[in-house]
This record gives sequence, C-alpha cells and structure tokens, in this order.
Amino acid sequence: MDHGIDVCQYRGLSIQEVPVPVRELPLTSTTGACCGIGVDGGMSRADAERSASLLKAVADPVRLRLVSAIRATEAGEACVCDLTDLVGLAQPTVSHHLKVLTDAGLLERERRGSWAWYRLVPERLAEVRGILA
Amino acid sequence: MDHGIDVCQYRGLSIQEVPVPVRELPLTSTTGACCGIGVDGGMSRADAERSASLLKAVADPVRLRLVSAIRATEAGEACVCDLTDLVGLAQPTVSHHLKVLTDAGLLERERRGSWAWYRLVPERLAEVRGILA
DNA sequence: TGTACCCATCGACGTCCGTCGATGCCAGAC
DNA sequence: GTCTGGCATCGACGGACGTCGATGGGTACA
Repeated sequence: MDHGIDVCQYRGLSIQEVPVPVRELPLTSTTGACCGIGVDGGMSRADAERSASLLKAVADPVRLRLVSAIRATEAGEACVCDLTDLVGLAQPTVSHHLKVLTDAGLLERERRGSWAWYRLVPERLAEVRGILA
Repeated sequence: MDHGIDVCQYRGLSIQEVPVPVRELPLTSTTGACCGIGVDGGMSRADAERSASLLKAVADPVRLRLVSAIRATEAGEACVCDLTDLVGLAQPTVSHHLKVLTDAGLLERERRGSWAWYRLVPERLAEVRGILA
C-alpha cells in the first residue's frame, strides 16, 4: 500500500524544488523527465466516489433501456408492467433496477391506484452528463 | 424466462389493435389504461449493451481520477508511475484500469523509451456524454 | 369479505469486477 | 554481456452485482 507514496513529493513543486526523497527517484531521464511532471491530482477521491456511484446507476444495459423507454413516452412516465414487458425480464428484476435509478435520483416514483409510475429527472441526468464535461 | 413476453404484443400497435393474447391482459383499467400506452421501446438491446460497456469503463472512482488527472496535465499526457503515486494503488492495479480505459477507446497509449504515456481521446469522451443526451 | 392484481422486498445463487503479489518482457545504462 | 527499472500479464482472492422464485403489503372490484 505505502509503496511509492513518498517517492514523488511533487504536489505544487517543480521537479527542481523536490528535496532528496527517502528512496531513489527515477532520475534517469533520457528522453525528458517522467515522474512528477504536470500531474497535480485533478478530481478528489470523494468527488470520484460520488460521481462513480452516479455513473454506475446508468452503466447497465437494462437500466439504459428503462431510462430510454421512459423518455420516449409521450406522457413522460411509465408503469412497471410496461417496462417489464419491454425488457423481457422478471418483475422483481425490473423493480430492482428501477429502485437503483430512483435511489440515484434519476427517477421519480409516484403511486397512482394500483400502479407505480416512474418519471425521469432531467436535471439529474444533466448532472451525470456534466461529470464528463 | 418466457413469462410475459407474449402478454403485451404492443410493439408498433395501439392497444385496440392488439389481438387476443395467449394469457390474460391486464385490462382492468380503472384510472386510465396502463399496459402498452406510449412505451415503444426507445433504445435497442444492442445499443444498450454497447453504450453500457462504454459507461462501465468510466463508472469507477479510480478510473475517473485517472481520466481527470490526465486531463489536468499541461502536456495532456501522463505516465504510469505518475498515476500510480497519485491514486495510491499498486502498479498492476493502475495498469489494469488504464487497459480498461484504453480498450474502451477513451485513452491512447504511446511507448516512449522505458515509459508508457497515456493521452485521452476527447472525441470518445464526447461520445460517452452523448449517450445521455 | 373475498378475490384478483400490481408492485416491493427478501433470500439465494452464479457471475463479474477490483485488487494484489508474483512473474515476465522490454528498453537503457554500465 | 549483466544489471536495473518501468510496465504488462497472470493467477488468485474477496466483495459487489444482476437475476430469479417466493412472499407479503396495498389497492380495486364484486
């Protein structure tokens, strides 16, 4: 785990300002230097975890079809029986996928009579798209 | 597996044109009809499989950080030793994630001397973003 | 009240995935 | 040649995930 963490102390420092490290630096730079040039981190670990969990909710063929089918509806919503027939899977499986999407904030659920209607949240979908922007 | 596939034969047909199915249709429509209204499919199964495999490549916190770190670089590229130190994981693990991203077409790999430099492919990233558009 | 139906939850199973140490390949330096 | 170092691949392990049948809650209708 702790192998190489303290080899490159380059956060915010140029390669010349790096003090002598604990272990050897790969200073055998023949065709230009390597370690510690320009990599300043980018996304934080917490942001990456949150964004990945959001993307995981969409990164499934069944859930992509569910979202696409709901969006293709004229009313902008669909009930479980519709979607179950569409994807050709068992009803508990479809309910599971719809729950994943709902927990991620991508779908809204409304109980109307005996049926449960699902409607997608465009702002949340745009937020997912913004992760890759 | 084959339960409910032939219950709602509504692809391209309105609910009135649906012939008498093999089993019972849920025709007890009290508060408005349900099954077969407005759901015409949306994304095909093959498209969903392909799009999901693309999204799966990005739906991982480590891979998100790798992409973000490479993009934050001034030169637009980074070698494995940089990224290994950044994410704090073992080198084989980082190599594995980079291979996943490269196989998905999101990264390009160039061998220069002893090091392997990775550069991201913006068009492919835009393609991923277009899935949710 | 009883029946029929839609849907969510539970428990279990098989598979996929992330992670690592060990190993091997390749390029430079001596 | 030998040695060193960066990187990819392999094999194995543990956990997460997709799928299903069984079950139960809730609503509508007779």
